Amino acid sequence: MRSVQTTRDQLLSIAVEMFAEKGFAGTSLRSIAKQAEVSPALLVHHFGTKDALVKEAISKTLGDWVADEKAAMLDDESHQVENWQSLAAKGTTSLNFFRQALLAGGEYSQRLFDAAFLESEALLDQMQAVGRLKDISDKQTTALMMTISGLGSVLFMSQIEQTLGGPISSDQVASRLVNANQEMMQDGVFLPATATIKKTGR
Amino acid sequence: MRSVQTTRDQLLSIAVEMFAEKGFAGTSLRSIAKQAEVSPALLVHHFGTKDALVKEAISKTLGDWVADEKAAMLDDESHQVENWQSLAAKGTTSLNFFRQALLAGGEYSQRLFDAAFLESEALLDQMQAVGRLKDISDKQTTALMMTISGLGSVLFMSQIEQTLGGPISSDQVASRLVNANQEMMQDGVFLPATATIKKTGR
DNA sequence: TCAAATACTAAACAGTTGTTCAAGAGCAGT
DNA sequence: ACTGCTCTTGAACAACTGTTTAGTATTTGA
Repeated sequence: MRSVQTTRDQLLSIAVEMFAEKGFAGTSLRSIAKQAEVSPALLVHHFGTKDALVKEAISKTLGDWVADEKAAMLDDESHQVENWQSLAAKGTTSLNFFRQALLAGGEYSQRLFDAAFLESEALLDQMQAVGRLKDISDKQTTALMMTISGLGSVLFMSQIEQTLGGPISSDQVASRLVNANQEMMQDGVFLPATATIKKTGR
Repeated sequence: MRSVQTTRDQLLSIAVEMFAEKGFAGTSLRSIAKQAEVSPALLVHHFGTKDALVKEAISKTLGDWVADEKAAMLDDESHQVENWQSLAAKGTTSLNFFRQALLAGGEYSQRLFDAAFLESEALLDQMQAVGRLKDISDKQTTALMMTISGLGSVLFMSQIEQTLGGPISSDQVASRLVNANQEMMQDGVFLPATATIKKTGR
């Protein structure tokens, strides 16, 4: 274990995994060092500070999500910004890390939320552009609610899996979520209060 | 400050406020004691343990929410179970405390989620009973998504306020949320992919 | 009024945390 | 072979955590 870059990278990978599992505050330098069978001082030597290690873990794992230029990238059509569902495809570690970063509070949580919100707004714009957006009265608030639903699904991942009785990555659970979501987004679920009388709508 | 019950109650109130602000793990016994101008040992004397203090703070603030009989109470019509919006009316401390308890993980977080989910299911049943529920294909998953939206709104309270530019309790912000939510729940926001051709829908 | 119980505190303990420091160990270039 | 460099460690530090202990003050009850 003497090649420079390799050791550093291994330490960073282990840190990412443990952060994803236990969160930033819940993971001590000593526990990372122990897992890596290495002295805690080595972590300080390589990363300087726990905060710096956390930041590096974030930018390694969340990449574009927390970049300052996220907004610009959304406008720039040449950039294909990864949406948050694509994170799930990268495996549970990435998703859990995202979750922990969102829960941690502070600057990065805010950036993640902002990025997700911009994405929701972009989706609405896109749907509108192809004529598939209904005549809604408050696009901004609608985008906000979509953001909350999306991020909430990440935060409550384990509860979803428990309630629906299977891993969120399984076809069965995934299709139930997609179908219910589509139903809600296209048709709505409630009838207006006067629905029993007139059915032609308002 | 020598009447027994009063001191204990004051300590508990201060603890609740600080837990609501900084979370359970983020609030030390010493910081509570300092805020109360009291020795840390007094907290141990009155509550025995930090865990016990946390539990007492939870059952004081969240009451029925974390009771074992929540499910039974929902079935029992005589019990008026408070819904989570009613928590907001009790002030920001209660809402923040709820948020922290939900974020803390562990047993109580699960109970809060379960309680909210049961409430969503009950709401769907109720709407169905009065004939205002559309013909949805997966009631359970729909209830799950409503739960996530509701709890997500609590978790992302500060982001909502920042995005909409005002306190969530203000009429302006509240009505935007209510309207957008109603619009989405009644009409949906997206048109089906074939919408530009046939408008009569399926 | 006296004794027992309770409320309360200062000090310390043992554990954990992030970080520092001095000193080896292994390697590269001269 | 020697010099310097990075990698790596064990030990320690200071700050914090929850908790204990021994002791003092105050209230209660007979």
